[in-house]
Amino acid sequence: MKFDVQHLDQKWQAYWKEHKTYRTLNQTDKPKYYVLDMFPYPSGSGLHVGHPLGYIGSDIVARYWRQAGYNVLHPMGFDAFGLPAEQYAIDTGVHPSESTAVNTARYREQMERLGLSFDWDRSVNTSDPNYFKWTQWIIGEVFDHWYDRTADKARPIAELVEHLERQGTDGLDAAQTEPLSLTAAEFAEMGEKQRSDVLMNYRLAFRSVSYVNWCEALGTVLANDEVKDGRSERGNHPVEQRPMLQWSLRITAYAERLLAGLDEVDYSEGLKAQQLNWIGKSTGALVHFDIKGHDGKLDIFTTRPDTIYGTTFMVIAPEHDLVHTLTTEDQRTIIDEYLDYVGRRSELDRMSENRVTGAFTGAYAINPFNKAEVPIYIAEYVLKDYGTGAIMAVPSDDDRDKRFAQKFGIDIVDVVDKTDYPGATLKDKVGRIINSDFMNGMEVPEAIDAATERIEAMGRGERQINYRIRDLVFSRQRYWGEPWPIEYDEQDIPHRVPTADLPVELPEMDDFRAVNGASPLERATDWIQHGDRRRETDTMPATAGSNWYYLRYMDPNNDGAFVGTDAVDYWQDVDLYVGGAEHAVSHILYSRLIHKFLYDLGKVPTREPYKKLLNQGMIGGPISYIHLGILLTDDGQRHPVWVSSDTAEGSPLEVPGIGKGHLVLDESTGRRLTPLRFVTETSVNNESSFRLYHTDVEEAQRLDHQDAAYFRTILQQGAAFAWSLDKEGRQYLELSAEQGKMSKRKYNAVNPDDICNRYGADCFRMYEMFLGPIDQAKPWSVSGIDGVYRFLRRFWNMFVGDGDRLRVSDDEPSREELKVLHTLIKKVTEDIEKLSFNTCVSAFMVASNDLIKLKCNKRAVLEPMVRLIAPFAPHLSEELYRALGGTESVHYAAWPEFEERHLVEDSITYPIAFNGKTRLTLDFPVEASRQDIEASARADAQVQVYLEGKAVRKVIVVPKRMVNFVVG
RNA sequence: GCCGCUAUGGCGGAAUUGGUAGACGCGCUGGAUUCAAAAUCCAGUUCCUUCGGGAGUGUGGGUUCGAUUCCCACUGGCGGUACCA
Repeated sequence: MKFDVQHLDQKWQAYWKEHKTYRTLNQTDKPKYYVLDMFPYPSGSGLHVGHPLGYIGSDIVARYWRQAGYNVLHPMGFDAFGLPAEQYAIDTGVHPSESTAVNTARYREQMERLGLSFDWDRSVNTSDPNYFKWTQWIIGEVFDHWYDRTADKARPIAELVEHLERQGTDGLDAAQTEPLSLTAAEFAEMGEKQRSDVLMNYRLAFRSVSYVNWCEALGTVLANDEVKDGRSERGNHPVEQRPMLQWSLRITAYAERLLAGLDEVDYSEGLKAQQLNWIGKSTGALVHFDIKGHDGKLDIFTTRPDTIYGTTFMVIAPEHDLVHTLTTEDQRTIIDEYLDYVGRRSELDRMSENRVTGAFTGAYAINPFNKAEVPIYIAEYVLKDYGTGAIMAVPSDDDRDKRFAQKFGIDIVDVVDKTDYPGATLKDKVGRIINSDFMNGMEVPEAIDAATERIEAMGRGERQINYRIRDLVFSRQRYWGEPWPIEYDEQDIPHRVPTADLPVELPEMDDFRAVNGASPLERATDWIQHGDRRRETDTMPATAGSNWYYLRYMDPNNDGAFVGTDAVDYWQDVDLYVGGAEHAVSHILYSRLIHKFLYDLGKVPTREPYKKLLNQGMIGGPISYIHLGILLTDDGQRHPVWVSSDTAEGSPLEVPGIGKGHLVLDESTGRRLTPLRFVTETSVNNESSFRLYHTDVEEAQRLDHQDAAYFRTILQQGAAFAWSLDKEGRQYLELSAEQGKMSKRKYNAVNPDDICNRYGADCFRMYEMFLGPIDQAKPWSVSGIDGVYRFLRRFWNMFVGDGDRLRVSDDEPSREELKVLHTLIKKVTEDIEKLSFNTCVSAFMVASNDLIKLKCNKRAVLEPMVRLIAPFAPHLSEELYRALGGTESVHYAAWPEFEERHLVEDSITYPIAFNGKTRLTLDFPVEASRQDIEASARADAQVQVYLEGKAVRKVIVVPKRMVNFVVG
């Protein structure tokens, strides 16, 4: 048997595939363990070395629990609907389903190359009709339910209809779009269409006009998390707010439960904080202000009712319904101008400038407490969608209100005395109330309660809780997504497509462009007309399929339900969920929402989908640049020349083929991206250095792939190279480099296949784990991978001697050898459970180093080591395990058991410190008492040297730990 | 601005409830082997040093016999979020 990693990888990967080694069954008496990876979107650029970090970690965990005797579910699939495939289709004419199939196959190949123990028989693909049939079914269920706040759960729409027929909205506490008040009689008189509109106000999947993030360039609506800094995350196009008729999911109904659920799960504090933030709960009061000369009231939400006496003006959002009613004749021009200005402002303008703007409506509100008349303004800093879209402005106690008041010359009345709280900002809810009648002298929290009670007693409002989270816009005017399972009748009443008619498949099309915000599906007229009904043409966002996929893996081929009851009762929930931190908020939150909805329906047994969450760190790579300068030759000619990054302006240069001159850097010079594959990373004077070698330039001229083609066009921009020579006499240019996220566009993605082909999958797996804690971001660097490779070979050589023959003996292991083994078992077992994989790799190295020193070749020690390393190095361990006589796969071989007795020592080495500084160590028997240790230590000759001429004030002895002499 | 994470040799990183800081690996230095190189093996490698020792875990303070670990204040880096009333 030879240490030939390529051969071992191929041999065992083929074996596992053929024998379906990783197939998981639902019928078993073993306990379950469910390890899930966030499934990838199969992009055209394939996997880079950043992706597998999480996959390897979860694979180790899966293999560990499998060996520990659990029935492990460890599946992988594809989040295959999405914009890039559609954009690619628009650009190239290749149908999204074709490019998706190609990319999916490539991803799977790459994952198989890593030796990941996925059960591919359970793989899912969100764009597969057999899958999205159930995505549509779930959304149909959401459409068919409303949220009963009294029962605190979703209930069928039919039960709402019964309630409305029986008693109207009386006694109804439901999550809703607009507050509605109806009697049973009124409801009874309604026609079908009117009733449908009423129900739409309550449905958990509902259609309404909402302000959405409209992206003109992509021709679609984007979710909040798809927008970054006022531009689309994908493609970086401008985004504006636009009112549109859209389908939404009523996530706000679940806000409180999504918050409460965070206490049940094992997520990092940081992640919980992000979710908390996103939901953004704030407690305050809804207050009605009368409007001078109007019948209507102005409702505002405030978290600081205690400051109501400091209200010197009101602000309503420019989009507020009352703007036109309130505006007086003489202010109309000013208001119209302002509205016009706001309409022209994009989200990006608003955020980047952050200036104080607004306009006076001419109307006045009346403060319910002191009857003061306060002017009503409109201003863009008040948002239509938060609270009531109107505020009472208290410039003395709010930064934005203060800036506004200063700009518009409005009075400021102090109502909170903060002198007792030095350093407190206006945001802190502390201080003593002044100038506020009955609240004077109260501390802020007390005053908030008092004011709220008074407001309620006066019938002027009520206690209210507000959430920052918005309902989830769930419509996309795009092709490559699940069609909404909705059809409209001739009265334009939406109906759910019956389960028997699912899935609603996409029509065949060859032009996927959206025009003027209309879905490309609008052009599929044959498809739209379905009998006497008209199909909905909006599709769902990418998050639709990924919200519930963890359930489908439990029972992927069930065609009678999204998941079978038996399957979900057995698998319950995900024990460990591993994925990138970029999905920490939206994806997790949305799938928690769907899970809670399904829980209300009694379809899943647990309240939360993911018990424990691990966010792997991002792996960055060097982005390197080659520098272009101008060679000004002695004859006055200018030649663009490639130079080292450290070549200074004015340096004399002699370039072969051009001649002598000196370097000029001007605006036409600069740096050009250099594909990482042509860059050599070396270490010079302990500093990392990136070089472009002459041989690599030659290679770039020869090679026939995208990076090389790009690089050739770049290199044509320079006439010649001002090479430097290294120690070996090879020509090179020094490059500059910075760290950045791996991406195809930056030409710095490293393909895991390349590493596996060179070092083997086991080495790649262990090296990625060895880089550091899995949850921390780190730069990719191959320096160090040789160390892991050397370790694996040394490990192998413990088993296999000269002549490639097994050299394991059946002799009794020594005490020392057993101690090494059991130290390792303890460490690896504990660290896998802590998800500390880097320290496991170190522990294997330490144990091997120790055993090699002991010249150990005992089966009783080495065989358990093979079982221990199996999760990390599945190929090599499988080979060794079979060679040692194992008949079934090592990946089902029992996890070695730790025995404390092998770690028991006769004596313990104590550090001896003087005033906390360790000076020497001494050995004492394990059972030595505090007194014995102190006496023997004092008697020690070396100790006496340190104690000479000093008074011992105190001796600290911690048995089994250390001794400290306090001297003075 | 707010929230979260983070800071340890030339580098990646390790260190149990506060108890020998720098495990393990890379790199580097020296040696063995070799015609030579690669590979492999052995030894050394935090810094300073007058070779006695001294300093040292982003900075400044504190608690403690003892602090990388706990507390307070600050600084840098990364991520999230953004006029949220």
